[in-house]
Amino acid sequence: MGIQGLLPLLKSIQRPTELKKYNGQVFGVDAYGWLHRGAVSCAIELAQGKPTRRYVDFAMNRVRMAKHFGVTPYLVFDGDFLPSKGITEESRSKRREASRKAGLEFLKAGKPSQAHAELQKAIDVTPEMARHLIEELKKADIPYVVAPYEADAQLVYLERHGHISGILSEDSDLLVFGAKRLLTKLDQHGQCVEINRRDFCACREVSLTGWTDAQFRHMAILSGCDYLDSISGFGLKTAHRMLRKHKTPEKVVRMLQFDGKYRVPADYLKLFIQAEQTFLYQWAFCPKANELVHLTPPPADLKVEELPFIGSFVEPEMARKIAVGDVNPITKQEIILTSLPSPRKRTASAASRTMPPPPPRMARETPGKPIDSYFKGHRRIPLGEMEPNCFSVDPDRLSGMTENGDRPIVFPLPRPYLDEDGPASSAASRAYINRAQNSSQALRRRTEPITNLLSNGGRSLSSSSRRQTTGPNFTPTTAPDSSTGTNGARPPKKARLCDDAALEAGSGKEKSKFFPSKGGKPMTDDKSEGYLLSDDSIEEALKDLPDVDGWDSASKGKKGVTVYQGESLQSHSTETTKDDGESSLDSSSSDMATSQTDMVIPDTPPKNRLSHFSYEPRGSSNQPRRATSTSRRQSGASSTRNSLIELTPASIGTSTPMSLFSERSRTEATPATPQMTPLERIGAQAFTRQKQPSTPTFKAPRPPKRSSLGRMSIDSLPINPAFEQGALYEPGGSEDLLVPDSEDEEGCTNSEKFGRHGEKTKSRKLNLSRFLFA
DNA sequence: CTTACTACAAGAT
DNA sequence: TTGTAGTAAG
Repeated sequence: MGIQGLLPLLKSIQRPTELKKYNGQVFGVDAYGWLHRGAVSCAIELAQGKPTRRYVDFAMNRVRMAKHFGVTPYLVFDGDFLPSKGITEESRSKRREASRKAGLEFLKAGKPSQAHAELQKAIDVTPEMARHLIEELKKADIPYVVAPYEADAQLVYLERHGHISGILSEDSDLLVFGAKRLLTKLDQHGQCVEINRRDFCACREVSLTGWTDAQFRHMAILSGCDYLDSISGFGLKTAHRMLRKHKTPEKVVRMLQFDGKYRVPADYLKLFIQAEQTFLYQWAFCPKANELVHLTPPPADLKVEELPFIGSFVEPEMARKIAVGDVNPITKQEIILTSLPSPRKRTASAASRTMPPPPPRMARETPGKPIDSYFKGHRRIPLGEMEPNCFSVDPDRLSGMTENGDRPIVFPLPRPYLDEDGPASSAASRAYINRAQNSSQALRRRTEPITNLLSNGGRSLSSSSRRQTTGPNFTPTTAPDSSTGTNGARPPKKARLCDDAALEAGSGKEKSKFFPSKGGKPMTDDKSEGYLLSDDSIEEALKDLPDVDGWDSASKGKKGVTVYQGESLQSHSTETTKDDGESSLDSSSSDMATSQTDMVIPDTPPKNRLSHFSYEPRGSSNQPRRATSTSRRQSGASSTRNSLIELTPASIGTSTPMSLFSERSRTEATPATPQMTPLERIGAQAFTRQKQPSTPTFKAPRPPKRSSLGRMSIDSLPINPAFEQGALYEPGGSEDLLVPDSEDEEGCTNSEKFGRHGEKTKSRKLNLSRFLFA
């Protein structure tokens, strides 16, 4: 199953999104996923050999969902097994058979739930099942193709050649194949997570700055993948480290074998190379040429014939038949369609095809939804089949949720490359609803929704017009192109975004965090931030408090910033092998920041010298470094503290004890911000991000009551792609890796921060005052 | 001795 | 998918 731990490793660059943001685009879909999930819903029937088409219905529901959101799914089916996977597949099928038997036993024993659980493991997605789905796809004019071998390679090929603009799949292998944009974790509401190759440089878990696709691939393969068994005890992190140190996998392998810490097979290097070649040169079907091609053209001096493990060539004629689904890709025999239960006259498919394009934005009206979808749920069906209902509910859900507080709303940061996101993206992204909620939700819930709705509504209406799928006469080979063309047609609103951004920027509120949001949801449970969110004991909180003062005073000094710089640098060096480029960059940005720090620092209430009363157990002067040298946890705490500091003054007002914290910021006022040039701003942002976790964003807008919070955050959202881009792509972008303190701030979305900090603030506030006045 | 990473197991959806 | 245990390294 893909690469173990790869997704967690990339957690920080996973951005929550919604399918509707990709309105007008064609997305490759790993059909296996949908088929399999559909099959789960009818695992018993399948195991018993009873005819069922429930899995087809499930998959088609997903298709309709995609179309509903204006996304054209381009389904890609798996083909033959690669020789590399032969053994694996064999053992799998044995296991499946065992599960099937066990499951049927349970069934006989009258334990349906256990039977189902067991039978789920027995599910095998066969070419015949795929064929049944294909029949539906044909009816619905949905593009599809059966890959000669692995769908992964085929998908990446399609993406690479512009047939699709992204890939929808749960398989992390796609990233190793070289997928540029991967959507995962798609749920029935159309919410999903985007992983973009371009964000790799911003990965916090591990520094991928400057890493090439090849290096990334090496890391993944070394840690163990489908084509190469993992070395026990050797995972992604170690692979990453080793690669960083030794650069080439050859050297890494040599080192591994040299110091026998790990049990490495003698021919491991050979196997590694084969695995990589499989990733690189695997066969795919080119819809244009109508024949097999290599995912990546092999170098001239490489004899493909000597790479049996990448699959064998298939004659174009046969390949084409396989691609359209006429021939079983494994047996190469024509697939005889067995009749399935009644297609259940669903005018639905026809209806969905012809129906007017649903408003891309919010499904406030559900005309497009097949009527029978409403009834589906009434059958005793697995939840999966009830999806259609979810679409229509979406709008309601959105408003309901946000207002009720079930779900938190997060504001994902705009991506530098918003280009493809299209117009709706900015608003949509802000409206993103985060499922995983931490305790802070209640605070912002109330306010945000309204704004969201407003912004959404206005925009959505306009864009609803365009939705189109491939022509009726679609054939696998032709469809892709036509649909691709569709993509480009989307109305460009980029300019508008820029304008907005500029305006906002000009407002003087420097809200933009220019780091890619770690999506609220993922973030919330992100381990690395656990210390921020966790309900740390009061003692702990208290323990950290003293530092606040220290920090404060330190920063008070004209060079508060400098302190942080030192810190960042320090962590830098500690971070083992840091690239020179990064280091230099870091320092340069720091310099820049130094001069502009004041601009970034927000206004704060008049200084309140209460700070003198505060307890300062530790020397108040050297705190920043302390954080670095100490454990991660501490640093995290400090960052929280920092943000707290900034937040509180504004919200509480000058009278509160908390205002003592504002002293520092007050000193270095804000006036400059508005006048900054974009360039300056970038620099300042970068700098701020690093040294000063909390951005002015919150402070200014933040009212005493939470009521207007949401709104503020929205307004303050950074939207200028240009700025963001510059900053993000800067190699320094990933510098943050090195600065623990900045982590949460950078990664967080505004709302997230709000929520979190708000919550945290509260507790801390209490502690603090208690502490101060005790 | 402490931290980090893997690997393993159990809960949740 | 998250939490825990074992193990290795600093």
